[in-house]
Amino acid sequence: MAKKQVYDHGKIEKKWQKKWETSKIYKTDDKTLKLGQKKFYVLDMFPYPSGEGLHVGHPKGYIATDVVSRMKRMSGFKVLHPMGWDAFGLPAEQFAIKNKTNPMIGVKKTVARFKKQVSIIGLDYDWDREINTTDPKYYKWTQWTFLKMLEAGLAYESHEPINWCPSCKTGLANEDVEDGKCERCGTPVEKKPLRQWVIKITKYADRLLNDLEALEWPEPIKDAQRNWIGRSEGAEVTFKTNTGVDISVFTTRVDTLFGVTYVVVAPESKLIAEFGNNIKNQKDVAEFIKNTSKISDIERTAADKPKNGLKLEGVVAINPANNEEVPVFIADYVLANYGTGAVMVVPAHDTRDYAFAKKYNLPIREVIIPERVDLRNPPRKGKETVERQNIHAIVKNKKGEFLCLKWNKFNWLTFPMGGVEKGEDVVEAARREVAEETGYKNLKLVKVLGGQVRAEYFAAHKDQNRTAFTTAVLFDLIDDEQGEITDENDCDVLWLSKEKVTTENMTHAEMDIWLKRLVDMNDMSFVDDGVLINSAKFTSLKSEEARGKIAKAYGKLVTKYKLRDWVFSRQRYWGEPIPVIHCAKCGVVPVPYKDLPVVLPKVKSYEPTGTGESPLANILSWVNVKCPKCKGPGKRETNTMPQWAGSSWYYLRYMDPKNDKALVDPKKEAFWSPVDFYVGGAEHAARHLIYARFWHKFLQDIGVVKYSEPFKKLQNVGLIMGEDGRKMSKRYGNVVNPDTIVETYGADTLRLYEMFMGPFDQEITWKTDNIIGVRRFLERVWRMHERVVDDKKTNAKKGVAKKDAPGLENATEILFNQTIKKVTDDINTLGFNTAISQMMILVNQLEKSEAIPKSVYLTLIKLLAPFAPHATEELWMLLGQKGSVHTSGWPEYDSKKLVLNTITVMVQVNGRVRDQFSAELGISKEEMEKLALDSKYIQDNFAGKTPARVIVVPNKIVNLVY
RNA sequence: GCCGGAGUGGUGGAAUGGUAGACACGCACGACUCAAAAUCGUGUCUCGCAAGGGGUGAGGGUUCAAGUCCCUCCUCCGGCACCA
Repeated sequence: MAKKQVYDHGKIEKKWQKKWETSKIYKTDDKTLKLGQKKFYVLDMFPYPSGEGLHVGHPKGYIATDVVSRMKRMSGFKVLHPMGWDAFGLPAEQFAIKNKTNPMIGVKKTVARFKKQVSIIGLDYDWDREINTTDPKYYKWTQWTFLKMLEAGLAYESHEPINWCPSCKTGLANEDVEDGKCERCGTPVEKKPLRQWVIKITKYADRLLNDLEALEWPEPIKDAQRNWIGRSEGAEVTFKTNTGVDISVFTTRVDTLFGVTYVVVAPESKLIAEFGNNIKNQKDVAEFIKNTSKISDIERTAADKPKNGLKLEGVVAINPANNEEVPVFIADYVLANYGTGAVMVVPAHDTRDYAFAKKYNLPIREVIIPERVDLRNPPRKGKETVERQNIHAIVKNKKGEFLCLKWNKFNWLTFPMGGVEKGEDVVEAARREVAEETGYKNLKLVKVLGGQVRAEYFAAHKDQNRTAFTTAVLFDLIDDEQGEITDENDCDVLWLSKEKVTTENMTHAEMDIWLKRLVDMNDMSFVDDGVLINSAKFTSLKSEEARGKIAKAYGKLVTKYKLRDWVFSRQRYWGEPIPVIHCAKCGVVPVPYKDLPVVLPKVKSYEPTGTGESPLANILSWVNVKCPKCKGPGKRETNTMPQWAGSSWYYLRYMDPKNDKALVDPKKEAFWSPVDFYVGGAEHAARHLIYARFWHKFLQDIGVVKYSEPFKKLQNVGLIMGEDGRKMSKRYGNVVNPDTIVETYGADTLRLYEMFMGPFDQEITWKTDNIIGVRRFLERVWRMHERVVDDKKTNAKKGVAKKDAPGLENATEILFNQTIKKVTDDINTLGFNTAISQMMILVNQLEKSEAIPKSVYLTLIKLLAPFAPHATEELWMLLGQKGSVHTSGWPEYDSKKLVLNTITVMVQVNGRVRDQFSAELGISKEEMEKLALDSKYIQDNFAGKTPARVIVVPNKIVNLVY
C-alpha cells in the first residue's frame, strides 16, 4: 500500500503550516450564520506580548484550546478560535523610555516574535480576526464604552486618597495592590490624594455575586470572587455626640450593642474635621493623623498589627441603646473606606477591639455568653425553673491532677461547685465551696476562666430546672491542709489526671468550654454567637434573634461590600486616552462620539512626571482644544485608562473585528455569545474576570450584548514549573524554550507531551527526559502505516463478513470502540492525559497484529489529529485520503461494542480478592454465586461452609462474607 | 486567622464506593548487532525462597467492600486578610 516514509517532523510540520496558511482551512466563515447552528467559541486569555519571548509553560493553554477547537470542528461545529494582543501597559512603556522610541514600534516587534513562536506549534487560530488593544480602531470602542458609562453616571471624578505607586508613578486600583505592594514592581504603595476617574463597579456588586452561581467555573475561582466582592449584612447605628455631629457606625454584630465601651473613628475620616474645636487635644490628634498617613499600608497592616489609637478629648458619644456616654478614639485599625469609617467597639466580643482595649486599658463589658443545654440532665417538663449564679472551682495540684467530686446519689462527676451568695464575688464563692465540699483551705488563684456560660439542666439534688450562669475559677493547690467537710451531700473527693477530665466523664454541660479555656488561657474575647446578658429587654435572646430586634430598635439593616469602586485613571502615557475635555465654563464635557477615537499622540518623552499628571499634559497642541459644547478653550483629560480596560471586552471584538459602525454586530454577537470555553491562568480571578463580567453586564444594560455573562465555562491552566521545581524564569536560569523542543522533537511531540504530562489544571514540573515517551508513541503510530491493508483483505483473512468491518479480533474491536468513546469524552472534560494514554493502549494492542485494517488506522489518525495535527495530516495524505484530516468527520463508536462478551469475575472473601473466574456477560446473580462457591480458593479454604452473607455485583464481583 | 485545593511506587501520574499503581519516564535483564544507538521482548509497590502478608500523609468511623464517603489531626500549595 503506502510506501515507506521516514517521520521527518521538521519537514512535515513546515510543509503543512504553509499549506494551511494558504488554504485558510481554519478561517471562520461567518457569512452564513444561522441561529440554532451548532457553534463553539473557544478562547484563550490573550497574552501581553513582552520582549522576553515564550517558555514552554505559555503555550500549554493554547494547545488545550487548540485540541478542543479541532475536535469540535471535526464534529461539525462552527468554531471560533481567535487570538490577539493585550498590548497597552507598563512593560511596553518602559521599553519606550529606555529606547526613546514610540511603544507602538516595540509592540510591533514583540507581537511579531510572539506570533512566530506560537505559529510553529501549529495552532489553528483564524489570524484574519487578530486584534490589538492598542490599535485606535480597537480602542475607539473602549473609549466609546467609557462615554456610555459616563452617560449612565457610572464614571465619576474623585479626589479621595488612592493607592499610589511611587516607582511606577501612577495610581492603582485596589485590585492592583498585593500585600500593600504594587503588583507590578513590588514597591510599597502610598496613599495619595489625587484627582482620578473612578467607575462605580460597586453598583453591580450584587449581580456580580449572584450570577456566579450559574457559571461552570472552577469553584475556587468563584470563591475568590465571592471573597473579593465580600458581601456582608449588618446594621448601621447612629451614635449622637456632644458636638452635635453624629457618628454612624456599621456592624455585623449589632447584638453586642449593649457591650459598647467606646467608639473609634478612622484617622482619615471627615468626622475629625467636623468635630472641630470640640476636640481638646487638637495638636496630638493632628500629629497622630500625620504619623498614620506617613506609614505605608504595608506597615499599617504588618504581621502582628499593633493597634495604635488616641482618645479625642472633649468628644463623647451616646450609645442609643442605653444612653450611656462613651469616649471616642481615632485608631489606625479602622479603615475610612469601608462601612462608615467608624466602628462601635465591643472588646468583649471582637478580638481586635479586645487587643485595643487591653493596650489602652479600656473597660470590657460582656454581653454575649455561650450557652449549653445539658443533654444528660435536660430540663424536665413541669418542674420549676430557677435562675442561678454558679461557680465551678477548678483546682489543680502539683501533680497536675484536678480536684473532683463523685456524687454517689446521682452518678455525677463534677468539680466543686455551687451558687454565688449575696455579697460574694466569684472567687470567694469558689474558695468557700471548695472548703465546704472538700475541706481544702489553701488555694492560690490562677485566674477566672473567662466569662459566664449559660446552661440549662435539671438539678436532681434540688428537684428543679436550673438556668445557670456559671463562672469557672482556676486555682493551684498550695498544700494538703484540709479542714472539716461541712457539705451534707454524699460525695467522694477524688484527684483525677488530666486525661480523665473529659467532656464524656464530667457531668458539666459547660465542660467543652472549660477545656478550651484551659488550653488557650490568653484569648478571652468570645466572638461567636450566643445568648445575650446585660442587654435590658433583649437579655436572654439568642444572638441571631437579637440582631434583628436591636437593629430595628436603634438602627437599620444594611448590606456592605468589600468591593471598592474601580480606580480607572493611570497617570501614564501608554494607555487609552480618557475621552473627555475639561472646560472652565462647562466642566467635564465628553468628546462627541463622532470624534472618537481620541488617538494617543506621539510624544518625545514617555517618562512619567510623578506630579499626578501623565506625560500627555506636556503636549500642548494635543491638550488644548475647543470645548465641544461652548467652543471656548478646553483641555483634554490627560489620564489614561488602566490595562484592564481593553481586556474587559476583547472577546466580543473577535466576533466582528473590523466593524467600524459598532462595537460588535448584534447578529454576530447573538450567534457567538457566550464564550463556550475560556482558558487562562488562575491569577486573573479577582481582576480581569471581575472587570470583564462587569463590563459585559453594563453592555447588556445598554443593549449591546444579549446575555448577562461573557464566559460560560472557565478552565484554569496549571503552571509548568522548571525542572528545579521553581517557576520558570530567567532569574533562575531554568527556562525551557519551546523553539528548541520543536526543533529537536517536533511541534506534535511538544503538544502531545504538554497534554500528557498530567491533569491539565494542575501545576506540574517540566521534565525534558520524559518527552521521549510521547515521541516514541508518535513514531509507532507513524511506522504502523506500513502495515495498513484494505479492510476487505483483513476481513477475508479472518473470514468475517464485510459488514462486520473493521475486521478486528473481538477484544481489539472492543478496545477500538472504547478508545473512540474515551478520547471523545476526555477531550470534552479536558482529560487530555487519559485520552492520550487510551490511544497508547490501543496502539500497543494493534502493534501485536501483522496487518491493520485501513478504516481502523484512519480512525486512529482522526482521534490523534487534534493533538498531533501535522503528522496525522501527512499520514492522511500518505494513505491517499482526499482533503484534510482536520476537516474530516469525527469518529463515532458502536455503543454495542464497548464491553467484552467474556468477563472476569473476582471472588472476594470479606472484601479481599482471593480468586477469579471467567463467565459470559449477563450471567445471572445466582450463577455467579454458584461459580464463586465452586472456585478453587473457596473449595480449598471454605469447603462445606455457608457464607454468612453474599454480595453479588453483576458482571464484576462476588463477595463472600464468612 | 478565614476560605479553597492537594497528599498514591524511584519519577509524572491512573482508578462511576467494587482486581490500587492504567499509561509513560527511569532502571534491570534478554533479543537483534562485530559493537553501539535505535527498536522489540520480559520484569519492576513492599516484606517473603515460597505459601502468604502488608500497603494510597496519621488516627478513628460508616460499609459486605474505602485512595474514593464522614470525623479529628499533620504537611504542602493557592486565595483573602485590621472589611468591624
